[in-house]
Amino acid sequence: MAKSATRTPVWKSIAITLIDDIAQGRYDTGTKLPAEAQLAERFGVNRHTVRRALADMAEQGLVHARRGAGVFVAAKPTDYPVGKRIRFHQNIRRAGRVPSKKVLRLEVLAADAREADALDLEPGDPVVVYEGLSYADDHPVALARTVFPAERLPGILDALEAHESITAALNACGVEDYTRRETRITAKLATATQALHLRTSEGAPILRTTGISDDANGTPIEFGRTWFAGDRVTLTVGDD
Amino acid sequence: MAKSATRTPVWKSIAITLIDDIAQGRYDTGTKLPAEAQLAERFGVNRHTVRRALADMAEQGLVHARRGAGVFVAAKPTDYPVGKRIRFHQNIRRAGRVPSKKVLRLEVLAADAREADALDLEPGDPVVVYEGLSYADDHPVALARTVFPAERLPGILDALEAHESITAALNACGVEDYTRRETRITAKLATATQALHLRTSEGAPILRTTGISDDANGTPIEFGRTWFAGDRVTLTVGDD
DNA sequence: ATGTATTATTTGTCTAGTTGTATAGGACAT
DNA sequence: ATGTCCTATACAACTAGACAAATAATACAT
Repeated sequence: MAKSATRTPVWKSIAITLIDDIAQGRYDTGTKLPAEAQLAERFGVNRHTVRRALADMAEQGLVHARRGAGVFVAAKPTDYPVGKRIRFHQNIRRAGRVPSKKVLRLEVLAADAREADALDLEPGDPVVVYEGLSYADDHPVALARTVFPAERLPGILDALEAHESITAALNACGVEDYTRRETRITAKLATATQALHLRTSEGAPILRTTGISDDANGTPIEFGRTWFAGDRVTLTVGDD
Repeated sequence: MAKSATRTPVWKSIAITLIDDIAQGRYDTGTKLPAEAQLAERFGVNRHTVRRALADMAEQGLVHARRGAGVFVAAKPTDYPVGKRIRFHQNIRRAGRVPSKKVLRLEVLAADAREADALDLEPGDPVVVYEGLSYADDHPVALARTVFPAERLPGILDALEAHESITAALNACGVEDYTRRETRITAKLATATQALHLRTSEGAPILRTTGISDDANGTPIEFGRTWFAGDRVTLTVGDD
């Protein structure tokens, strides 16, 4: 019976309601919102109207949708220091969060030209490829692909399997210390799979760092690329 | 607003990545790929999405799944030498595969301007048009359209019908040897029918070669165009 | 040593639910 | 007339979980 003066569109009022629900803590970060169909029923509108509201919220970076899975409340931003000594667990803990990791891939493969060049190997030499996801408070922060020279670090495969931290694994292989020789930072757009891992959307801005680490003797022992969700992570350089 | 995902389906990009891994030699022929569950983790998708990618690769003949055992690399992209002496059966056999062919078309027609020019004929002169599919291990490798000068090669029609190999058919017509005068290579996108024959998808990259072969006297005896599935074949030029 | 259960792993198949996209149309304000 | 808002429907793409079937690895009895 409302006169429907069209002051504010229905979708906008739905978005405001949902944003308030999130602000009130009714939906915690990282949790799934009710399905679009359920929200449509709750507000008594068509599903597309709910989608319009969710699209607005997604544009603001408040939520993120995963096809087939649901719509999730986005995570809070994180500061990540980049310097000579990059230690993920330390970095996250310093920010008052709980770090964790997940191994996505751990294989011995043949080095390609770029990897061989960085690690001072011949193309085709065996390298251990490690791909993993880093979490802060169970929210994905970084996607990393790291390559180690297999012959220079005997036992590195087992060590990486056994230890949570890369630092610990390298220690077990006799590398007491290692430092970043150089780190390069560029901006990219998320590919489909990167977006899935980092819980952002394809085409979203991504910070990519490329780095080489040496052991105490200056021998390269690690070549890695890391992708950060650009709108959720701030890289900081300076105090270390 | 970032353009939404689904420009290319996720499963397709996964297939492309895995095909590239195989092409780069990171997964050798005959070896087992990581389990579907592991690949799903690595790419951050559901197992069914990986299965979709693997199904696509299996259709192309690149992998082969054995229930309970795993998914195995069936074939590496084929190296196909391009040079003075192009012999399909030899080329495939040299790669350790079993060659076979299928005739799609075999007719006597009047030469068009381009064919006449290439074969040093007059437009309208009779030519034998041969269109066929070439297989390696029962997987399509190349789609070819070859034109022969009918009057210069009496009996070529019957010979092509009788013999599997073009070389054998030409031998039967008194051509003991023939060499490529020139080969031109370009990249195209697969049309629907080409994709169907080569068991790839429409719009996939296609290598097209155009060539003229001469007999020992330097007389042109064959004008042909061949289409290769770009992601399954590597043309090599050089040692011959 | 050899054969045999047993267990774990892996692919195949099925059902159900969710988001993404495309199309079509009605109501309404400017 | 034109554009915005909303409804309605259908299908594609992806997730999620469960179970069956085939295989491989392991332990164990003989």
